[in-house]
Amino acid sequence: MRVVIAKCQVDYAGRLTAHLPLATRVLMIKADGSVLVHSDGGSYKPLNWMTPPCALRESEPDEAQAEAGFTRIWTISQKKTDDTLVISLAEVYEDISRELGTDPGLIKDGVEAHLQELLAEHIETLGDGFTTVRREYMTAIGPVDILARDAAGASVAVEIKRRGGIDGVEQLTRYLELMNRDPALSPVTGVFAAQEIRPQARTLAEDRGIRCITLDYDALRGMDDPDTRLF
Amino acid sequence: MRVVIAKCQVDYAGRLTAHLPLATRVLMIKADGSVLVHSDGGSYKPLNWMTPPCALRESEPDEAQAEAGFTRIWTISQKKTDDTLVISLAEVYEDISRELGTDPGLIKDGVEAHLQELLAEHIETLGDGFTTVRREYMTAIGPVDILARDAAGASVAVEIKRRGGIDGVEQLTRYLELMNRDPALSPVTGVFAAQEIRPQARTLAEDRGIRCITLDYDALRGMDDPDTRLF
DNA sequence: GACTAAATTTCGGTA
DNA sequence: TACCGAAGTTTAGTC
Repeated sequence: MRVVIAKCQVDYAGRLTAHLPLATRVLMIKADGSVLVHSDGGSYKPLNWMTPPCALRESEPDEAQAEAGFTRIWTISQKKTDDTLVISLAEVYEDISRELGTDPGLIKDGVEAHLQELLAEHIETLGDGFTTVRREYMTAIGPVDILARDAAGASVAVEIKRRGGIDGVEQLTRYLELMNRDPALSPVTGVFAAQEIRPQARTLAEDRGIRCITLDYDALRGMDDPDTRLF
Repeated sequence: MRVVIAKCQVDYAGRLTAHLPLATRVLMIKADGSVLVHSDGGSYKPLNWMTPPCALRESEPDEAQAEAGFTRIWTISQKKTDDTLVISLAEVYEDISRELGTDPGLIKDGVEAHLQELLAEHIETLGDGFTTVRREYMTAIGPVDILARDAAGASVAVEIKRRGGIDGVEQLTRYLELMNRDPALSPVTGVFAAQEIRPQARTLAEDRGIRCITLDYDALRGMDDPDTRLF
């Protein structure tokens, strides 16, 4: 890992063309040769970058570049595509290097998979008498998040999202269409469950006879033993 | 901007729960208080982070933390949500700070908007006698990329994507369904245009009577004046 | 390897 | 400001 703070200009040519005028920025060069150009704002996304596998070549500026005040030129080339990132350095304020070693990696808990698990356990949230048949019920076009039955024994397909958008409704619609062709399951009704459902998605869903449920993650989790899920 | 290289442990609690075991990493603290935790691999996405607006509080370790070998504790809190990121520092190898100033920002060229512009200008690519009616033709459920007419004067809705997947076909299908209810436009046929169309998306589109066109960005650009689009 | 769906997505535009 | 869709999306999982 090498971190450089420098006044620089950046030019990218590849899937698109992009240009960054001369300014002071942070340049991060990772062990695999990938490069990140960060400014002092925005969120985690760099202003510009090069994804591995790639190679960095450091060279002297040509006459015109030296004239323009550049002291070093970095050319980063992608090995598979022919994307290139050219960083023209005018002034280097910091330049530090350190061996970091491989990272043990991130441990996550609480994403969609967990939400699905919780709802499957507490499917009565959808209504009295509801029972879970299977999570990740496989169909020809992909897995339905939860297949349940209502109090009357009719099939219910549940699609779970953290944020419910139109695409999620489309996804559930495709499943319902297919499952309703299966005499063993038909009639199948749909439930669109999400922590947050966007208005247009709700409108589309209800227009198609799909019920919308807003999930309260903390409430669902609260039904669990409180001493689980600690590191 | 402050950059720290340190052996640390990271814990995040907020929209999800995440944990990073003790290892050497790069910590970037931006002027707005946001924090990025990077390892020496992966691509541009940090292992963990906190988005602005947020505040960093540096404190002494308590007895148990000191026992575990931690020398400093950073607590970063989101100001709107109650997300928190706790970085426990065991050993600090580098700690540099520098004023960067506001960045002039990125100049882009060559994304979907440009592809749309080029195709609208050279709509005859779709067939002899085609004419462009409007770009971003507004419907009740959103804008259609290009509304055109074929040689016979019939309406054609064009959806443009860089990479054509199933969701793009669904999007165009929704527009077609709606537009075909309008007597002033009906019948409307669909064209799915992309630089790359995935086989399953092509199958779905053609099954629905939507024509698929693969766009050649360079060829379309070549029809333009060659001396445009330079910085 | 190809493809689908999720993401602590982020980012930009528009109503 | 909320919402919707694109992104050099990236990433993870499945077929």
